[in-house]
Amino acid sequence: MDVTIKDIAQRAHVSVSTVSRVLNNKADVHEETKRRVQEIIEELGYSPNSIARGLVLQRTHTIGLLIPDITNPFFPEVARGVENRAKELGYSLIFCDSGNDMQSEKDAIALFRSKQVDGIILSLSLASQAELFRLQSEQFPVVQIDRGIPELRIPTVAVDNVLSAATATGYLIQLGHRRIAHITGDLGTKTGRDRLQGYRKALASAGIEPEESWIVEGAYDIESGAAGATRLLFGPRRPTAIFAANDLIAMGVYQVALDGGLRIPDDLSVVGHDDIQIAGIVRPGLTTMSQPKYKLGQVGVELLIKEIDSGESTAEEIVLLTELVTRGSAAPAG
Amino acid sequence: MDVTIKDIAQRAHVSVSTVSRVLNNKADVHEETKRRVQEIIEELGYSPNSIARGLVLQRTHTIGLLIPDITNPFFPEVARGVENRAKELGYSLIFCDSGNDMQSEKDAIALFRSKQVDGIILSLSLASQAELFRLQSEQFPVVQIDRGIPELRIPTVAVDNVLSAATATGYLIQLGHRRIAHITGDLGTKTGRDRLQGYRKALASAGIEPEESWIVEGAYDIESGAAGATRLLFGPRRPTAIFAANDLIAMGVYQVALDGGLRIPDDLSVVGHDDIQIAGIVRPGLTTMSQPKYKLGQVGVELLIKEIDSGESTAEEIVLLTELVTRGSAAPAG
DNA sequence: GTGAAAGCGCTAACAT
DNA sequence: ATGTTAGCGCTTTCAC
Repeated sequence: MDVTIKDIAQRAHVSVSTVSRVLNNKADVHEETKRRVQEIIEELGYSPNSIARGLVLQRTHTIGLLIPDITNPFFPEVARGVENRAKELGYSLIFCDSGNDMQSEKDAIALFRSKQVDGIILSLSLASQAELFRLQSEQFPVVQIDRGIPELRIPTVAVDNVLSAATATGYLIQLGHRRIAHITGDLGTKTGRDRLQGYRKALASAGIEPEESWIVEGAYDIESGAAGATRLLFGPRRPTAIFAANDLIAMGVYQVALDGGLRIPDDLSVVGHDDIQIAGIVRPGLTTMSQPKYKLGQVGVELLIKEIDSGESTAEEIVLLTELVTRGSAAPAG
Repeated sequence: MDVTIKDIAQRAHVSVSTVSRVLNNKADVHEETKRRVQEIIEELGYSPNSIARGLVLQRTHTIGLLIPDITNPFFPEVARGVENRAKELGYSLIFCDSGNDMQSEKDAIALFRSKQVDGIILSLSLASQAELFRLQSEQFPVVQIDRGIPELRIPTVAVDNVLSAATATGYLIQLGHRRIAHITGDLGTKTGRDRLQGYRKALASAGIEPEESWIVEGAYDIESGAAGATRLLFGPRRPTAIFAANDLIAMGVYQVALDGGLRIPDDLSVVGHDDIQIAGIVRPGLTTMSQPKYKLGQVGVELLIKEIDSGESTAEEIVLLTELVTRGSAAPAG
């Protein structure tokens, strides 16, 4: 077995409490004793059992992180923000990827509960509202990140997706486009709905009546972007511009458009959302709304730990800003 | 506080041991009692405290996952393979991203130790050999993934990077290229060194003597790819082809080459490694060596859990295959 | 078929 | 300044 605090105590001819005091830097322990204990700790390569500590302290210094899809390049950056800041603040992470599956979301929360995490950072589909409600009524520290469920007043860190989508769409309008399509994200998420709403809003305030065929439901991935583009681009009266709910969808549009012999931006303008790494690599560069991904994670952790430490939910909602990054994928309407 | 096994016992008028039996589906508990206990568990929304369970069982059903850089799209896919398979087998994950930093690698291992994980899956730089050695001598279940440190005989799941790089380079040779450069990965990693070796090997067996200026040290990211390309492409007698140690580096090459007015593949052939999502999106599509990323993670978990269950290190080394995926970025030498 | 009690490794009163 | 002890929530002998 591992070496325990007891072994250290024996070898150092002191009691376990003294060892514990040394371990936790408590006052009132003789310098000489302290030195001796530390030596033995070093010598035996002792590592405190945080499971045992967690049991007595009722505090594990672990937080649960639940993310919808780690293979969407948006999330690794968020995750990194979470991980780095958490580490700085003395917390570690139990990680779950729900794969956008509702049952997995439920399972993950159950897991976090059983693992006695001190708090949870999550990004849920709207369908999991009940789970969130339960956590709230238990006063379980939770922070929503990126995707909020607004019905409950639970601390949330996200951008204003309505505004952001309206800005993106407005940019296309400003370029003179009238026939602007939208491939949505997963409409089972708040972000998906908000971006759709922002799109509609921008059109409305420009006096443009969107044809229903311009709106195609997608799912935040390349495949759905390609499928959407296929429907949009090869019918009669095709749109001159597409606002894609995220950059992955925009990449699907690129594939289909370019393979179909359409030139971007000459024949088709495209604007995405998120500003993932690929956006700057493809040609033409993708014009998109940049999200502060790393910061989203960072701030999420800070908010959560504040909540954990204070023992009360702040119901704070932190709104970060997006920014239009213009590259080459959108041009004035011909 | 949370509801405990004791609360259940009281309400059900049985002892805690009976509740424990029900919880763990042990035999010898009356059907009627079992039903009653389960009802109360349901009613009170009881969730077993796996911290406490872990303490007595000396088994946490948690594994530590240490990854070098989650923002490199290669790793999220691996991580997903790990996560999914682990979940299937009843394990959860403590996640750390070392950011390729040696101190972080060390810290992460210390964390895993303290959190009493049942085993560790990791991808280390060669410099952390000592840490790995210590784990080995403690008989701590460990599996290396992607990047092995070969000196110790520790179970490893990875591709044959020498062979893979030789195949990539050989493909360029076969296309008639002679002046083939290589932008390496981080040479502090086994994969980086192996791919360099494979590159050299392929050249050697074709009787090509590489000029030292053809080999530029990079670091698995876009920036180093761009920096490498800048050095390679604008001197005299520039290479006609570049083998990039991974796709991110290749993307850096794309940027610099295209911005510099070079056409791919007409003026410059490029081959990458890993086959991340971007490879199929950029134009021209990137020809690259495809790695079984998801499977790498999956198999890694299986190997680890086998080790945990059997209590002995198999020193097994599992070699998965890569595959050349030809897209449009490499063409016959002019 | 069920209960009492010990103990996993640790911290925190409470003594001394 | 240091030791003794109870107890965190659970599993598991060992009795009955």
